[in-house]
Amino acid sequence: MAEAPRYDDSLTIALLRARDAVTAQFRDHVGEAGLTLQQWRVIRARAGGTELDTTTLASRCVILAPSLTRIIRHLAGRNLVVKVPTRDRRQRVVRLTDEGEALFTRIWEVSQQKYAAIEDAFGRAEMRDLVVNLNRLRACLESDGAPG
Amino acid sequence: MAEAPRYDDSLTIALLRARDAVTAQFRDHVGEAGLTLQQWRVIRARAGGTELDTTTLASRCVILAPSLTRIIRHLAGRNLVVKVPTRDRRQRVVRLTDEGEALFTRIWEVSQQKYAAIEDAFGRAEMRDLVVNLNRLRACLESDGAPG
DNA sequence: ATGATTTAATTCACATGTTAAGTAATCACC
DNA sequence: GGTGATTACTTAACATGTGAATTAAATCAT
Repeated sequence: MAEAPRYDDSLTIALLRARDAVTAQFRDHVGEAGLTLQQWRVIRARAGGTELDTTTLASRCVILAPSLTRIIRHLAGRNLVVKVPTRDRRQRVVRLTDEGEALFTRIWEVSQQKYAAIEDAFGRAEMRDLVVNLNRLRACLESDGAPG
Repeated sequence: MAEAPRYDDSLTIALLRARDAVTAQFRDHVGEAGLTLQQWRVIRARAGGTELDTTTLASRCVILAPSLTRIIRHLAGRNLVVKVPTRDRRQRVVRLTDEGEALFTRIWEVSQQKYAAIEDAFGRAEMRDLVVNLNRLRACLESDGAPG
């Protein structure tokens, strides 16, 4: 009965395109520093001495555990992070090296500017509303699981 | 000067999480039919006899050309699509087989219900606004390229 | 304390994302 | 009408996404 939503109106497609547009603003800069965007999210989450276990880190970075395992192995091989022992020996806790902190700082400054530029272009209040609505959407779907 | 946005407030993270939450609503159902979500987007875009060249198809599905090449090869191997010759022999035009159309119909019915369930949970008007805002964000970023 | 269960992380296998390079067909222009 | 630039798609190489199976360690029940 209800006609198929046109592709441009689809929420899924809109989310994919918006994500592409936003990440495109950062990819070149981060890439010039030798990192992928996912690697950058990990570096960023760990900056400032915070120690996080892999599960928490994966959740914050929106990266699945198997990907995170590979990313950490890669970053450790480049001496940007080190693995630290933990009481619970199942967990792996990772910390930035000095080299990692330095790389973070270098990328972070420009990254902030680019983020601010997006706010300027789209509107600061509008952007805050958008983030709120995105989080509300997520909350709706994760709570009751859309009984289709 | 401006403090680092907390991770939960970050537009990038909010987009990633929202996308995950939305696609999670469809993944199981599509997966039971033997398709990935990307393969489903291709099938869906081609349903109803429309013939699209690869570049247009990639744009509509938000899939990069190299991925689309592999996806089409995969779907053709399962006899869900066929490649059709074109005047411009650089282009590849693809069409659904009868089997592909049948699979589309089967998935599409439930998929519509799940989409409607999301609208019910989040609000129809709110969802339309969200899509509008996402597209506006994209338009902002793609036009002037955020001079960071 | 011993064994069943649960949890954290990893590994495996395959699909896709991403960039750069390659190939073939068309186009623009002379 | 042939040559160089452009276009459409593919291939290659590596990184990540994704689900299932695996391993090791902590927890729980008894």
